[in-house]
Amino acid sequence: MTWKRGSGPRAYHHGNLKEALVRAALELIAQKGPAGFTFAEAARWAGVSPAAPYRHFRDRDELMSDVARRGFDLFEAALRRAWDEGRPDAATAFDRLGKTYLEFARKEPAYYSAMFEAGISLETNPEFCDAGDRAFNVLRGATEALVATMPARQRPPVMMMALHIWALSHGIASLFGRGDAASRKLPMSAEELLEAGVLLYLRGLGLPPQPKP
Amino acid sequence: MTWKRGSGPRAYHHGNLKEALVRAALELIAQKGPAGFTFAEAARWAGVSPAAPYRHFRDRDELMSDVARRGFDLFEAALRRAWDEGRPDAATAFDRLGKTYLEFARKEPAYYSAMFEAGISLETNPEFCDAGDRAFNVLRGATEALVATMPARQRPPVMMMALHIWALSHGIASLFGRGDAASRKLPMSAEELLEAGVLLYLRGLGLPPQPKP
DNA sequence: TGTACATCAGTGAACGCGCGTTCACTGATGTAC
DNA sequence: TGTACATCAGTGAACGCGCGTTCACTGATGTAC
Repeated sequence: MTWKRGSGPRAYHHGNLKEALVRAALELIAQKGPAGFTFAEAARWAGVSPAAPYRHFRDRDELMSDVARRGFDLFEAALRRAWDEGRPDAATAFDRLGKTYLEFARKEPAYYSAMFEAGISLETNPEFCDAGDRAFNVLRGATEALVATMPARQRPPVMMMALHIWALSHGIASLFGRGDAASRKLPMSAEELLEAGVLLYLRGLGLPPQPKP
Repeated sequence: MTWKRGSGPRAYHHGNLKEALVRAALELIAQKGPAGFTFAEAARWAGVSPAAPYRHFRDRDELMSDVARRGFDLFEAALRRAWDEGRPDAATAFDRLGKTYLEFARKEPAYYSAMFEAGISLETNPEFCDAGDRAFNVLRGATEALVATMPARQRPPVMMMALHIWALSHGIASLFGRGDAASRKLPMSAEELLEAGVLLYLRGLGLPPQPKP
């Protein structure tokens, strides 16, 4: 929390209330799930009166979808960093991408559940929808690069592949990837499970065409 | 709704309030998600006073986890019926299993979200946990039968395989399998996507060892 | 540099609402004899 | 078959609570001159 200036009780103007409300929402979502957060409680967390949030968000839903959109922005950035334009090679970078997917779900469960489990409508929230598409496109682009390493004759449809990888990653993340009491126990780590699954899937597609040195 | 006897205003005793509350909960979950249902509203739906549900459930959470447990029981039965002890052959039955998974998620979204998205703790609800395990065990048994068709040398770990299939199915179901505004659009049906994914995955494992006639 | 004023962000009190929960109660049902 | 009684399931009124939302307001900030 940043006070406008120095110490003591905070100034009349908060200075950064919008960001503080987002952080409060994340904290509350992390504690009680996407349903267990209220506008009033977020205001209390930020140390302002219950009427203050209305200066920044129309209602609870707008705050919620703003959190989810920010989550997708961060997710996209993390995935893009992990992919690193396919360096040093597509297979290595692709594996890193999967690990980063699960890492995000584990380290940012509040963002993750806002993004996927809060039931935010894609139709009425185009910004949220677009942010999600941008994140997916990182995975799609990576898949495209991976497919490009295959002989032209055997290339599978990129979109389908990306959807399979996404669904497997999301399935593992939501069933096993969180540390809470609602996740089932596993005989291996979620990362190992995902890595093995992707490897087998790619092998089914005929990848890698040339084994790495 | 079954009245105790004949028509007219219902008798003082409801006769089947517990079941009526479960149905009301399902209806409300279907309409507004697992968070958007209250004890009071379920009572109103069932046509009884707000105090009546307390005769059957300790609190809202107990009703919720009862719904989720019943969901897993139905899910298990549906999967078992689909598997049909591997008839006529393991591959065919396995494919049917996947379709049934998605069909359940689509036709019973309220049960499905109570089972997987309501955040019910596995530790404090052993009956719910066991019901989930029983459903998973149908998939696990089917995987085992499928693996048994492979030469003994190349058999992959059954548990891992079953977890991969489950995660892929759940991922597809939760990302694309519901008709609501929160699901993303697909260039193909969820069923086709799952079927193709499982086929490629199995091919990566070396299945089918003998192509079907 | 100072002053007047517009704009902005947060206040605090108030409201109606529905929820969860409790309580003593009452009407219906089942059963022992 | 009838009667007395125990048990059970639902009533309805009440409570305190926190939420969402509104309102006229006020204190702080920025800017024109």
